[in-house]
Amino acid sequence: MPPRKDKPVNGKRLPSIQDVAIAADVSTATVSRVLNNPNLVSPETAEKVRKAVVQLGYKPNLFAQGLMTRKSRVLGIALPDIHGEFYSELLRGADAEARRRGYHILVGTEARKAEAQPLTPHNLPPGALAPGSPELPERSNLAFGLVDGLAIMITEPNELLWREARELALPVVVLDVEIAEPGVDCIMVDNGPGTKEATEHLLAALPGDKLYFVGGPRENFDTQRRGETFVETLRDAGIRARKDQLAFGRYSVEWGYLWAGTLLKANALRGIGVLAGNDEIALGVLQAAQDARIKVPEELRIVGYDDTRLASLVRPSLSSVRVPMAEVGAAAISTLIDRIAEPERPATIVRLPTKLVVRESSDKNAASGGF
Amino acid sequence: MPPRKDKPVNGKRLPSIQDVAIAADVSTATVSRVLNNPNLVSPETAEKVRKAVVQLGYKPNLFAQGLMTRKSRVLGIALPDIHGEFYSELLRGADAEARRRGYHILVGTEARKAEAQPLTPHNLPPGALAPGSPELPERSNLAFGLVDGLAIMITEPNELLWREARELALPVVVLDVEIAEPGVDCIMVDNGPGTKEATEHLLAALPGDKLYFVGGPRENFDTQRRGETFVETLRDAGIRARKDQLAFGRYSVEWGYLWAGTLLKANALRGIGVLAGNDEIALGVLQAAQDARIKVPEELRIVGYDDTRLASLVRPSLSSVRVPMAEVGAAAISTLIDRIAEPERPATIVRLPTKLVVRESSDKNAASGGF
DNA sequence: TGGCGAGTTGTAAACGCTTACACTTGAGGG
DNA sequence: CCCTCAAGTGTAAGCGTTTACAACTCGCCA
Repeated sequence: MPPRKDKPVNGKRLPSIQDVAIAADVSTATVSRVLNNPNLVSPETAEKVRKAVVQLGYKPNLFAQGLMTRKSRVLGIALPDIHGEFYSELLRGADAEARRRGYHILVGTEARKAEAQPLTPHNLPPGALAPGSPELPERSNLAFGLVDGLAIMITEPNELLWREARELALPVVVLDVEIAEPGVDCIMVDNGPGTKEATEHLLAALPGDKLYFVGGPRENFDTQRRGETFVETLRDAGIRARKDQLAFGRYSVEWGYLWAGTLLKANALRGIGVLAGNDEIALGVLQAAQDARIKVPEELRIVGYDDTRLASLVRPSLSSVRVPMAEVGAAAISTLIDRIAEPERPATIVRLPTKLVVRESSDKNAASGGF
Repeated sequence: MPPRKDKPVNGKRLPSIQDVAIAADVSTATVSRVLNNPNLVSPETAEKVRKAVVQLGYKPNLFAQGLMTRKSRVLGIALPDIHGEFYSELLRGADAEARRRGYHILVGTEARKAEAQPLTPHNLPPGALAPGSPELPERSNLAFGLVDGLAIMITEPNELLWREARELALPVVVLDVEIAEPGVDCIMVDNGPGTKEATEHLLAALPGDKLYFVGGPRENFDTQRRGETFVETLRDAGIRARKDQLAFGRYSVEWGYLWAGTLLKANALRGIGVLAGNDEIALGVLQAAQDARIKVPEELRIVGYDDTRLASLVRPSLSSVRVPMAEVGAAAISTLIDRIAEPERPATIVRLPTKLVVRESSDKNAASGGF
């Protein structure tokens, strides 16, 4: 005999489906049907109900709805804890798509492994809780149980996250890494087209043996693919790339500068073309060239990668291969929603193409990039 | 007589509080108490229950919980539909703080007013629904009813969002704009300190009448404050700023370039100091100077604003006033959570200070900005 | 000895929805 | 004229929690 808790959110109670039913003089079932399955209801009744709904400003209680349907129309996104444009572009795309399809997005930057993150029974192996231990079930750090699906955008697979998601049989899509698991879709960036295009673009002005690929870390998957395609494209043009035409380092301005420095010492920075692993590396090369009074693009052609804002703002503006991060986000959400609707379908792999954007650093006649 | 829907999420039913109660041989009430209010339960019983919880891997159902408590520990963030670093930095800070306090973040980029966004009764004036109209209550675009509070990060106040939030008596904090409303907290960036510091920094090397402020749009609140502080600081140094020492335009590279061009024509770009309204403007000025072979910082000192990534990557690296976006996000969330806990407390206004970061564009001896 | 309060636990009523099933009509077919 | 069937509607049982109240056990004091 709990008291009727007229516990208004704040003064006044929100209208419930009951209120609508009374106002429209029908049963709650009918109201629900009008809202979820109108074709089960006669047009006149539906109209009556709709009027009541609007008049009362009724909005279904999402908790109650979720309790019944076990759906929230909320999707989780596990993001790496990094800064930068990628992060936000990706999210932009994801959110736009989610909105378009009537979903919402819950973000969860990945907790630093070592850091705080109090242990809860959810991330402890069963039985690991010390007797008398004070910590007890709170919500897991990604609000599992609230989300209908999860997009994992973390590069290094997070065991914890992963296991928990599988346990809950939560629909999952992963980004930027191929996982060979039955029900798991992957969204990938296809470095091929852009890299090929960029290489050919450079080939149009320079002989193949004068082209260099300056990548990020050798272990990096994207850098690998880009390097490979670079080599392939040269081969297709009849040039066998020398070993020194490929370099690996880090994704930083310094590395680009450093690399250019070594060529400079050998007096070999002039008359070549550089495809960088990302825009920062390209910028490093550009700065080295400027310091050495080497003219870009006349004496040195540079193409970056990722097409960050940087590329169009720097001067000379940087040609760059555009990576469609927003599209990646959108595709992730789209795929995730599709899987929710159809859990058993075979895993798909989406590959989004990259594309060269030509600017001044590789083509004197290119627009300044519209700074 | 609905059938017992053993509707497992996917094969097997998740353990409910019932299951735990049975396993621990207590009532569901006791289990609930152990989880939410342990000091109401004897230590032995609590221990028994905890063991069962861990063993079964029980996790409270968030929908049921929300239905009862009317709390979700989810906060909404309404973001402007823009790209860029601010967006992501802000979100980073917000998410970190939310996580720290056991909350989650639901993002909602603002829908473009004109665009799609199907009309639902929630954003229609009552009665506006045409008879027979097909659209009916879906969830509002920010999952009102699911979130415990809302941080509005949109610059131009969105009537709709606002009204809806007020109607629901949803705790709200707004960013970057002061709202004089009883229960509404504001988080602001205090442009004062950084601007003053930057101006004084320039004053240390140049006479006050050689300093210029090149702002963004005249209407922009931040630009206004920055301009004012610039003038004040000059006055404090005994200089009355001439009208032409302040300029307003847009937040773009072009505008900076343009502005510098006019001074260049008057042969007046040498020997001055420029405080720009943001980094892009500063970059425009810098590029103009470089085109004119004017040495920075020797002949022209430039300070940007916002301290974006750009500032440290460009060469010479750009001195800039750092705006603590992550902190803004964190403060917003923190304040919001505080208000949820204490809805009646008076509105607070948080002001986060800005700070000058000196680099090469204004000081030859500054570090390169650690590119 | 009776009564009272504190500490612990159980009982069961909501919370606001969805939906299986039962029921009522009226049309159409044999 | 009875039976069947479809369409439209209502009834009420949950969904998995929280929590007011009742109930019981002690220990303690008058």
